[in-house]
Amino acid sequence: MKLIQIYQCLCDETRLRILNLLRGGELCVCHIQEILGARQVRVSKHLAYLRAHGLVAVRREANWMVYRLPDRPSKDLSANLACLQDCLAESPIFGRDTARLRRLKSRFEETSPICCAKKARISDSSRRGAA
Amino acid sequence: MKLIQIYQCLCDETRLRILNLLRGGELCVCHIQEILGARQVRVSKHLAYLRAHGLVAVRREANWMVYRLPDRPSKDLSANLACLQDCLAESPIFGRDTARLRRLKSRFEETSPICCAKKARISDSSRRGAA
DNA sequence: AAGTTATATGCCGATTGGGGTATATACGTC
DNA sequence: GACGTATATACCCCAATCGGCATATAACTT
Repeated sequence: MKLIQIYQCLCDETRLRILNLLRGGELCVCHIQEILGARQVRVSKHLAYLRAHGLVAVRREANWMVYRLPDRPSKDLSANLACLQDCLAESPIFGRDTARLRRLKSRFEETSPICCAKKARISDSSRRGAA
Repeated sequence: MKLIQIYQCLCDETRLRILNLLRGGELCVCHIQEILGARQVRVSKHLAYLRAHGLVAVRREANWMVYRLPDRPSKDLSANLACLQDCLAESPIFGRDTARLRRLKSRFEETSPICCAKKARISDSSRRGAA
């Protein structure tokens, strides 16, 4: 029952916040970390959990692991993410996260979704391996 | 975060099956038990869990506890139950449960939602206490 | 009151979840 | 190769979950 795996992922606030952030596009771990204000281990573990349950996908970009929602989410997942988005619409915590995300994105908008613009440019030239 | 409580309830198959059944109207414990083919303790405990998290409501009818979905579900709950129904639409397990429910209901259709029609009539006359 | 039926609860054992610290791994730089 | 940075993993502790057995509770029956 894949559906249950989805619900298992959704019953933790940190994971909900991560999924909420990823709706805005892919993000590296340290950005998630920064926005959530959580320690690295915690974020990393929750991402591992989400990954193991098929709720997120990853690619490596130089030193960074860049997480995103699955490219072809199942019907169940799409439905539940949509439902989640709906439920979160008025939540202050999630609104704050989204606002922080926007501000953070404006810092590296034209470069890459990963941390530091300078390093991002370097990895741009080594990106041939990326999907 | 009420939403998380909802997801906590949804991440167990037995509970999903129970909620699926209750969409068809209120049911007493032993009917749920019969349809799921699960032991009494297990059903009772999951119902207690659902009750503690506000996903179901109960009333007593004579000897029986009759469970139902909340009368005024929150926006989040409604949304998720709708989403759940959608996701479950083609699931064989849940379809089988629903079929069993229909057959079982035809056995006491004009009487009461509780177990035995004969006893149901008796408790009908003592129903003044019910909400 | 004693017996029966329907349901809930206490306790146990096994498993999972979540947070933390410390450490490993992977990659890039020098 | 030595070092730094980003991320993952191993291990520990504690709390929650799930299933089962045994028992309690509540209502009805006689």
